[in-house]
Amino acid sequence: MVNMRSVSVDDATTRSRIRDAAVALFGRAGYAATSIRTIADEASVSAALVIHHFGSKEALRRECDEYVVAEIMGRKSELDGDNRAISATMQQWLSNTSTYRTELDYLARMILEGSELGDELFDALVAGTETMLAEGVAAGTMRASDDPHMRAVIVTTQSLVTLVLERQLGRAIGEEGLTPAAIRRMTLPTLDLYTHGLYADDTMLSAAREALERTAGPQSHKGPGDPNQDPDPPVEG
Amino acid sequence: MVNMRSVSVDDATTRSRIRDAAVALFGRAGYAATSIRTIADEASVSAALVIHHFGSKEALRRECDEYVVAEIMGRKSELDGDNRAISATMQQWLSNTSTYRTELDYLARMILEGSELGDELFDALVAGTETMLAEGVAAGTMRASDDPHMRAVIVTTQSLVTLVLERQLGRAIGEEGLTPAAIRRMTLPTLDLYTHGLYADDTMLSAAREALERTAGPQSHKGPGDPNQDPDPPVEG
DNA sequence: GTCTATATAATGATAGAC
DNA sequence: GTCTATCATTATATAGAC
Repeated sequence: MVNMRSVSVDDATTRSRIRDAAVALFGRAGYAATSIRTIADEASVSAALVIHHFGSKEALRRECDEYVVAEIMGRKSELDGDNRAISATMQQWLSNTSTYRTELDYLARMILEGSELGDELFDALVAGTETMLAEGVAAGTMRASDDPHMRAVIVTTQSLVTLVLERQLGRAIGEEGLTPAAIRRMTLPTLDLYTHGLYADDTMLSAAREALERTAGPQSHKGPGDPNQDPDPPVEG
Repeated sequence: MVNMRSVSVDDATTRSRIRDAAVALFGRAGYAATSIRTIADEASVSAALVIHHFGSKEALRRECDEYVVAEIMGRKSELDGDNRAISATMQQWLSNTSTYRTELDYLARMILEGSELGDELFDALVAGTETMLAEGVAAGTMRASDDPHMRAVIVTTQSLVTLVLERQLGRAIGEEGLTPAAIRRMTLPTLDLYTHGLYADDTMLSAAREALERTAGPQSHKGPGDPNQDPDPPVEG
């Protein structure tokens, strides 16, 4: 299997060079902030050639989406089958940020900017996570949950935070983004959180459970004047 | 005190209407994807007037940044003093997403797009979180940590994920973004995670600790050919 | 303060030569 | 396939009337 990277032999056409440049630039600066001319320069071609090959900027973006998704799928099936494969590849990419930086940046943009494929990818990641959590519960290595789907969503998003907040995360610990050193520093505290939790006892959890049961019982009356105070979110921001 | 919202009486000038429109649009679509004309239309003025009042699009952005930050600070001090106040306001905003949707959207953009003030705000949130965690530990309601700062960074980013991945989070549970219902559904699983953790025992944590000690001992040799496999990140994506 | 009109630059996209 | 030249549109920003 070994490392199916972008630049394989028959993939070094001009067309793919343009696509690679687009992936890199869209990932770094976002779609709206990246112009076709910038992409053309990065690929050392004319702007007209970019259009000639892809038709439009939007079509180029779609093709970049498809390419990166195909890469994370290992070029196997569509975005549907075995979602554990996606989660596994994602895990591998996150363990090797220096190699997969471009792809990871692009994925973050895809999920943030809400392209169609980005949404599908996110759902696939949640599904893969949910499967892996269920297996962990079955194997006895993970705790059961009252709401397995929601827990999978939360775990997935909290994994993705390392991608989408990469810059802040790095800055906060004096690194430039998601460097190996930054990941190293994060590993133990994160695992500790996922192993022992944050709270010393069940006080907060029980209080929240009670509060929810109170408002869920009388079916939270939403009168006018916006009195709908949502339940407290856990911890603060 | 009560609800210091944007539209107080002496704040209903044309200038502030433009600023409010800019905050709303920048927050919804991002800076690059929002044009001055769109802002002008939203505020029912000419594009020239926007420039007349603010000088440039970039200056307008800065003023929006400052305005939203001032709002979350309760218009008190600069971004430095009591960081618990910021975290507390943030908590209140997150408990009332319908009221503070605009501000929350803008904050997410600020932190994501990495404006100068966005970075400062993020740091302040981390500091506020770190203080609150330390107090929790002192009070015995929270577990101690080997790396309090890193834990604060992680908890902060994981709180912010509800903001920056609001769309995906909502979609995944059949809501439109961060609705009260979505928050309600998230509350218990999140608190459960923060109370009991995810793993059934210390196996993963111990394994990671050992692995880190192994590579940290011989000082992870980074030879050529990119063999730098980072440590496994916790859980998957 | 607010507008219309306009300057100037950049954008996405096309035409046509080679 | 690839380029130069160019178009049409939109962008930010300015000038000047009211």
